[in-house]
Amino acid sequence: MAGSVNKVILIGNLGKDPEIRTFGNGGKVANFSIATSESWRDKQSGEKREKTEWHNIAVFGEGLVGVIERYVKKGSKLYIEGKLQTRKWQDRDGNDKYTTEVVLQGPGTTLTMLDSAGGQGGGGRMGGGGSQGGGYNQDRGGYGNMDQGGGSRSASTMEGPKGDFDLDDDIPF
Amino acid sequence: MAGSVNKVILIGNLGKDPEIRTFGNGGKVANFSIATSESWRDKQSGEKREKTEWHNIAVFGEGLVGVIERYVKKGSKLYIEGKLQTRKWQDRDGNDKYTTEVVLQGPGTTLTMLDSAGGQGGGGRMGGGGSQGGGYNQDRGGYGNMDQGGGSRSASTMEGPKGDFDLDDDIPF
Amino acid sequence: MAGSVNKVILIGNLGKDPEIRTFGNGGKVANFSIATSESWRDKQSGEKREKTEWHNIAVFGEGLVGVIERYVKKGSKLYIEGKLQTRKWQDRDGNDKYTTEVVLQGPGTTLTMLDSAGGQGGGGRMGGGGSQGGGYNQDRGGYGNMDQGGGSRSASTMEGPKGDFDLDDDIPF
Amino acid sequence: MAGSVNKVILIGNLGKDPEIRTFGNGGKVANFSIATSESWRDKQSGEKREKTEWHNIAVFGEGLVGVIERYVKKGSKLYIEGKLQTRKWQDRDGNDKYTTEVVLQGPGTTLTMLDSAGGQGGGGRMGGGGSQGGGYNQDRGGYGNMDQGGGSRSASTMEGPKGDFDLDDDIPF
DNA sequence: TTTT
DNA sequence: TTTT
Repeated sequence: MAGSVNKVILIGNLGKDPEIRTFGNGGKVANFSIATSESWRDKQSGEKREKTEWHNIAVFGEGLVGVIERYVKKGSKLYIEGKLQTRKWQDRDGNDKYTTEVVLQGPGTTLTMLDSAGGQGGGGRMGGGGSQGGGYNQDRGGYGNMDQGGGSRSASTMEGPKGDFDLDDDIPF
Repeated sequence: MAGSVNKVILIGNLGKDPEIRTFGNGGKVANFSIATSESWRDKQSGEKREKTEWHNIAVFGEGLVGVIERYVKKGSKLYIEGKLQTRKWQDRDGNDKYTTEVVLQGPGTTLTMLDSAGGQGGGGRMGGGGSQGGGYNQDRGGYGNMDQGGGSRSASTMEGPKGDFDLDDDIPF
Repeated sequence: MAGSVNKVILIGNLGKDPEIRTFGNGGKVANFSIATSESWRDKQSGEKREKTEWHNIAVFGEGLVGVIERYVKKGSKLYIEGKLQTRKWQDRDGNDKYTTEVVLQGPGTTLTMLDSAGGQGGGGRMGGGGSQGGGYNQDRGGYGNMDQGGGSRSASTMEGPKGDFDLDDDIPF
Repeated sequence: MAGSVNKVILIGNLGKDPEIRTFGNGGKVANFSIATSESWRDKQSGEKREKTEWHNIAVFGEGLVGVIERYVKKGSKLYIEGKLQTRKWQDRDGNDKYTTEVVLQGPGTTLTMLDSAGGQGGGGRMGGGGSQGGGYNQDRGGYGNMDQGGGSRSASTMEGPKGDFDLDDDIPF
């Protein structure tokens, strides 16, 4: 459908170190979750309340994943611009499960580090497009041992050495 | 946590008419899903591919829900600005299930109708704050027959007659 | 026009301390500018280039301005969600001048502090609505000595003691 | 500065047909303005008020400009994701002037057509990066007859025939 | 200058 | 599981 927009903007901190996985074709994913929270004053009781929300993030592509591998860790504060995606998988008993993630892959998706402290700086933006994950319907809610989307050049095509933003190269520190 | 942001921006069309439910306290929810899609050209095959994503939307509060009741239907194109929320519920077998939704409730959440044709117009923005849903852990993934969050005035407090944007009133048609 | 959106999202640092002004009616504005920058690699030369952009921010309303007065200063890093507005004014020679600003006033506008260091914390969101600035066409590009928009209660109505987010009160520190 | 974000999201209609210009190097710009408006109820008088804001848009790059040339015209409704930029120029009397525009150039900038009627569809996203405008300080507030930023390949590199989103090609109508 |  |  032309004329649609799917955008998620989050600022929050990682609860744990990211997990990095490599596909058969050399592509990479980084998975982690970040917390956002909001607070408000309850109308009835007048008490302050707070609620924390955890978001699952999946980042594809060597470049951005490389940045994450090196600079993002438990506690890091990130600005994330991705898209909402739900994927279906089966648990070991064959039950259908659905996981909704914020995916950084392809145009219009970004990640910026917001820590002012030591390991800060960095950031990167996905290259011009690249193969989409298509369908990764695997067990246990993970991305299994599948090839990611297309063939062996997909990830590197996305933000390889000819990319406009040579992520591995452009990180200013 | 101060310093976090949780924002989802979607433009898409409804797959079906919205479902409206009323809570014991008089509050209302509208539930519906909207589709976004993206297309790209596959690197290997050179073929065009397209993928549609469905997003579950939950809108709380009389005012906005009133707008939806009257003007939003299957096929309507909407601009939505909400927040990501995952809630846990149990199916009839007692299994834990998780549903991630785009929630419109409280400040910074909006809905705008983008159809230029007939039933168009409208739009509205959530009032200044209001009670948060807190926890609505019910069966079957629905919002059941619970009170929503706080007490009996929560929904109407959110955007009631004293609200700055009297939604029921300000819709310019 | 129903069906329009005007939203600016910025993350950047203040170049100088904010300037706070009070209107005749007791309303307040905070003015400051924040820098964003982007870097890229030049296609021809292969050199890295960087460009910094300065954005003029105007925040209206006692609550948010109070937060700024107390916690925001030169160097602070902010997340800002506002709207684009251009106002016309005359310089001392009577020439028409135009200034485009990112305005935080009314629904859907927010400010969050992103500094992890000392003077951090805070944040706030504009209340449910409130009078709009309407027209403040004054000399020297400033907001002069005019009343802001409506009458004497406009600013306080916007996020006064009855507001859902009593900003002066809810800042968690 | 790493860690900054500069993003503008607009939905509105064009007041006039776009103006397309070609640079010496073959690059192209499309300039047009779109209106957004907001309405609110005045606190004092209780009257409805409305205010329209006009935004200057500048789109660089053959691909997107080609889409605009063919499908965007007076009255079209667009979703735009760009960045805020202010440029300085001199009028014929040598006076400094500043123009703030929403620029679509490089990663993270997009345009989607939202008209449901006849000439609808389309959309496109800027490629991976590309030369930045750098400085185009010319008279009359226009982009004059300068080369745009880099050399003759900048625009086509940005979203040329090898681009992931072959804009000229992918428009589904 | 648009649109509703 | 983070952060304040």
